[in-house]
Amino acid sequence: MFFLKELPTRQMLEVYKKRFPDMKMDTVESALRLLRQASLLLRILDAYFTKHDLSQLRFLILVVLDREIDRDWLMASEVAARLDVSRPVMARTLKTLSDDKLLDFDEHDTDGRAKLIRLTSKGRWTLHEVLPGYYREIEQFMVSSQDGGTP
Amino acid sequence: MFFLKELPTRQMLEVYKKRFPDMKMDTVESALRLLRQASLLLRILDAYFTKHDLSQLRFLILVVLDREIDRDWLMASEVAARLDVSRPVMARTLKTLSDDKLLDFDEHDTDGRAKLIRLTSKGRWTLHEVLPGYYREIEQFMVSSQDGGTP
DNA sequence: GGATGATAGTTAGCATGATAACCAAATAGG
DNA sequence: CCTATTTGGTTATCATGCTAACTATCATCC
Repeated sequence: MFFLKELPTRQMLEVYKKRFPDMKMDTVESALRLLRQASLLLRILDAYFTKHDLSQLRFLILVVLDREIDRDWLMASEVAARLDVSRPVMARTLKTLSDDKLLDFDEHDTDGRAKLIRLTSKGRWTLHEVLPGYYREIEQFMVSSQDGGTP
Repeated sequence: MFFLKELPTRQMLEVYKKRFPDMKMDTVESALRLLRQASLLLRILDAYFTKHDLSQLRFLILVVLDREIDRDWLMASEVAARLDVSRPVMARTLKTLSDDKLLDFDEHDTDGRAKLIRLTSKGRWTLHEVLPGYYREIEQFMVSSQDGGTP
């Protein structure tokens, strides 16, 4: 997350520009705007997920499992490969999702190490219940920040 | 942070579009691109900060203290007000920064509750040492992701 | 001037991210 | 075949975010 409430803005960047003349003000400014925008949206989405007993990662795991077209399962390592998260975090989160009955573990036929992950019907149902509101939050945010947000 | 490595993309969004016709595909797609971009940049910056024994928040606290023009101190609550972070996290982080001698606490003359926060010279030095590389990382990222990143 | 409420900061406990180090199973190469 | 490496997953430990609930001080206002 990124936290600066009032972006550094011209004035401050000018000061640093004097000290570090190489800095490209416009580029830096738009990068900071990008980070600020994203962190605002992330807060909104996190709040939305929390209401539904989910989190970014929990939600994305469901999405990744649901969007698989040719199979109804993935190996844990495949889930991890599709999401940019460390393996221990993945393991822990899969465990809590399984505790909550949103997904099931199964054994691999031929690979004794692997675990197959499958959405339960509760998992699929939860995802489909959450998705419309997710899109709505995103759209509202994008509209409301059309002009830059703060007047 | 946002983690989807391969963005959902048209194909997947189309599927959801069928199920949730209200969804505005272009808006959602650009929001997801925003989140993805920001999380990539955040990773880069976090890695950079870690190298210098800093973090997003530790860095931003230094920035906020340094950019104050008319004073060389802020109350802890003022620092918190400029950064979008909860007070307990602020307190803890200020403590570790003080342990690392990057800033000092002082008492307020008239308000017995308040703490004055001041950059030490080590703090100011650290910040100025880190800033050029910080801008460089940002600029490199912005250039390299000009076209969307993945080929 | 004493109750009442607001503000500054801390403590306790939880969630969720990371690394390092580990075990067990599979694979590769001689 | 048998060692050596890679791969799948877990455990332990830490960092850093949060909320709820607390203390202490200040401000208000009757």
